Amino acid sequence: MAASANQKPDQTTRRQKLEAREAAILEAATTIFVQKGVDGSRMQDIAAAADIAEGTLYLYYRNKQALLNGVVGHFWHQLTLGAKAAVDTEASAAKQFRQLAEYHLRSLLEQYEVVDLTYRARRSHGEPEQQLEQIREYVRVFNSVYQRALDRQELDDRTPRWQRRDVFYGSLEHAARTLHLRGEDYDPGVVATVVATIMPKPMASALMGSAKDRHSNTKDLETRLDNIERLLAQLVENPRA
Amino acid sequence: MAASANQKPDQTTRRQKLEAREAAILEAATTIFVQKGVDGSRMQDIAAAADIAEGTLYLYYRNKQALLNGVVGHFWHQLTLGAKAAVDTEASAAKQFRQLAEYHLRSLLEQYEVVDLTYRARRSHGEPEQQLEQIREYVRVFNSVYQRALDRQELDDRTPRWQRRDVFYGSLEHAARTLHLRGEDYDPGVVATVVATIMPKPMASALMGSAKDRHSNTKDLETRLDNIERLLAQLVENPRA
DNA sequence: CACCAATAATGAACTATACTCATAAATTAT
DNA sequence: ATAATTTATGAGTATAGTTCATTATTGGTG
Repeated sequence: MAASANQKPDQTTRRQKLEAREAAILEAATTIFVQKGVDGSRMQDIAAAADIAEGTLYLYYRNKQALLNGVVGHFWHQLTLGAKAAVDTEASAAKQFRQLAEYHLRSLLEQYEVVDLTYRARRSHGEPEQQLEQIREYVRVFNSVYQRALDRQELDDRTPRWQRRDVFYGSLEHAARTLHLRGEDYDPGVVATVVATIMPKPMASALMGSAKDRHSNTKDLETRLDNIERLLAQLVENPRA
Repeated sequence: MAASANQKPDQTTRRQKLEAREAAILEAATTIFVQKGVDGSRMQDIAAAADIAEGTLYLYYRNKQALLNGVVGHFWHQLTLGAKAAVDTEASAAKQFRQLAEYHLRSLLEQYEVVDLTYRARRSHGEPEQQLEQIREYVRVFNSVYQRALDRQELDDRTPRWQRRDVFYGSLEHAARTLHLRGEDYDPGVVATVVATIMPKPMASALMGSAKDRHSNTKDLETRLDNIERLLAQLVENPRA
């Protein structure tokens, strides 16, 4: 056929064909891995599900472990896109954290089996335990929310960032496990707890205004009482902010 | 009965021999698994390390997965013993949590590779994801500290126990991973952060406490305002956890 | 259009290893 | 001492990951 003459109407250039195949492999592998677990999945079956020969798999992924890494990496990459979309960079820091936490917890619950594959992918073999690049990419979403919060002084920096990050992700991860084990759904209370934990001072610092200058005079105390009254009014009028 | 005329001097009754063998197997398997990873460990090698024939392994553990479960289960059982010893049931709730957190984090760091095997043991094959009994046993240590704290009213019950538990273990687990990845040692700051997170109580109790003695000087008023502000901030931020 | 070089796909063959099982050894009971 | 039962053995089997010689497809070129 006159290959160079024109692009075929059914867009099957070499490049596109390869990409389509890769996507098919990833999809098939994800399905099978989730269904039967890593050990229960045979390369044979994955190849069949992707409609290719067994040997072809190895042109795309060096071995089973690499395929698993591909599946997990792809998952976290997609998660990153979703997370970025879920966070409103204009909103308050607390709200951004809430959005991220909600998205994260929901995703963990909805795709629990895929997340579970992550543990299996983490340690390739004897290698010095390297994280998947896509997971680091995902964590960067948290980092930028955090940075914005710092820049806008909506968050104090008394606790190191990595500690707050570990609390954030660790708590949500465990919560997802608990909820999943109990067969329960998404729980907004968890998000509230975690966000409150991450940002213990946002209101306090905003409220106290100048916690630094600690000379107490009557004027200061009055100002602070005013603030409290405003907050109380806010709570009474709008219990569910 | 009749055979039990005397215990043989070199304590090798049938029972003891079997138990010694089982211990040897567990120890050998732990070493090899940690050294080479689950997939890199051959039953052959484990048997050799335990000084038995390959077939004998299968008299003690149905298959490789069961052996892994045995290794991991034994580890968590030992951890439970250590945790119970590390907690002083007479101390304050905060101190008990601190002791438990410190012990937990230290153990995770010191035996990181064994802990890592846990992820591999969790899901046996297609079974509905059952936790290891020994892990549930371990968690009971937390539960009893928690219960004592409630009984003595050193902890409010506004946040469900399981959420606090997930924050506790989840945060420590992630922190251990972070510290391990960075090649760093035990960090007391993490324990402080996590315990402070678990017990946000001090301000509330301080509030109640100060309500009793009502001599008004500026200092007291200031303290009380601090407490009120923080409580309000929590309320506004987290209306109904 | 025909030919060629390069790339991609195939599946039978190879290999490694978890697991089995017929046989043997050790232990206990009679 | 002998039988019965339990425990140990390791060569053999089956299964599944990986390789590779062979074949097919693709894209360019005279």
